[in-house]
Amino acid sequence: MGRRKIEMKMVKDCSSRQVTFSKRRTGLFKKANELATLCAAEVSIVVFSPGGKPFSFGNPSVKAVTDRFLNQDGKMKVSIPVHVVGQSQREAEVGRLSRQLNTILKRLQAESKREEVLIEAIRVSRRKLKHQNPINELNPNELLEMKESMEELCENIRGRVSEIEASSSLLLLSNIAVKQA
Amino acid sequence: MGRRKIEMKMVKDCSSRQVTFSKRRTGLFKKANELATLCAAEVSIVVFSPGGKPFSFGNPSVKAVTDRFLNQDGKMKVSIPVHVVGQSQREAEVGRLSRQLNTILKRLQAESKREEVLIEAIRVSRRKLKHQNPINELNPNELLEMKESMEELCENIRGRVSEIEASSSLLLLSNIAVKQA
DNA sequence: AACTATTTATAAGA
DNA sequence: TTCTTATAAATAGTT
Repeated sequence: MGRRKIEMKMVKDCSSRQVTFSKRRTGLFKKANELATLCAAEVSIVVFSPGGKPFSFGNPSVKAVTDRFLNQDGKMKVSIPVHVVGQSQREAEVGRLSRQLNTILKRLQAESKREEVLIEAIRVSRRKLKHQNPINELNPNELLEMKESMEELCENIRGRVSEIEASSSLLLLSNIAVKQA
Repeated sequence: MGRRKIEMKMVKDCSSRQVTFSKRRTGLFKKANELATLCAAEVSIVVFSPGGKPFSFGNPSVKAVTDRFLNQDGKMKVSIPVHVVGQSQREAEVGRLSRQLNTILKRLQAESKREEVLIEAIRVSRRKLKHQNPINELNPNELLEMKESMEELCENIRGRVSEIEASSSLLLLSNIAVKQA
């Protein structure tokens, strides 16, 4: 778009690529904002530049979108009674897969609840950090509090790693099961 | 853009809004793809339609983006040049810690944004599962789709594990630094 | 950064 | 929905 049509390949010249990235990122975010404004849609974008720097866009905000999900998820019920649905072998197989998937869904539901608790804990920690005064003005006691906040955050995150690892293993296993079927 | 210039306000007519959303979402994703292709950038987008339906875009994939984070985090350096800010030894130390914590806070903020996007991605996948018909009524093709949804969810979760591991390591390091002070 | 010649996206209409 | 088309907007190359 512009003086010449360009090939849809990576721009080789590093400097040009940076310029293109900057221009197009601006354009992308503008489009995202228009989509959100015109359509009452919620949009969240994260981009990493070729140099690895992160950029993000959110409307109305990433948090608002997330809260919306939270409320919906709170009402979520995934318990589905399993009944055999057919006579043929194929139908039986579908029934077997259905049971597997129901089991996995239940695990997923359980995982979701734990995860939300952890997400909330992280938010709390994050808020504590956010509301601190500019750090350069902290006195030693405040630095100590800061350190404790970070330790708390750290523990929450580490706890989550374990949980997510466990549940992702479960999901992997179930995916393998479905593939085999 | 088109036959007429339009005001940047929410399109009132519900039907037109749906059409506009559909067209512009397509355009936004196309732009995102171009940005990724031309600039070797990594892009992740989540959009909710006015009706609340989730749409997402990722290039090269959410997992790939996350893996890249890991590598970057591996190169992350917490070494901060030390400048003396006061006369006493204690003031100098506080200054040093302040700079460390400022740096870490910036990283934490950046990480938070990324993390929220990933949380959203998980919610999107979760929602896909939620909106499926009762599982017992799925045919084999639908089961295949279901499996793919789960694989996607699995990737999101696994990607997040990596990211959280990296950031928690970083936080651990900084906590150690604070403790020593 | 700013400037345009072009290409691209898209609003309205079919 | 999908296509067409007139026009607005984005942007590649340039200064």
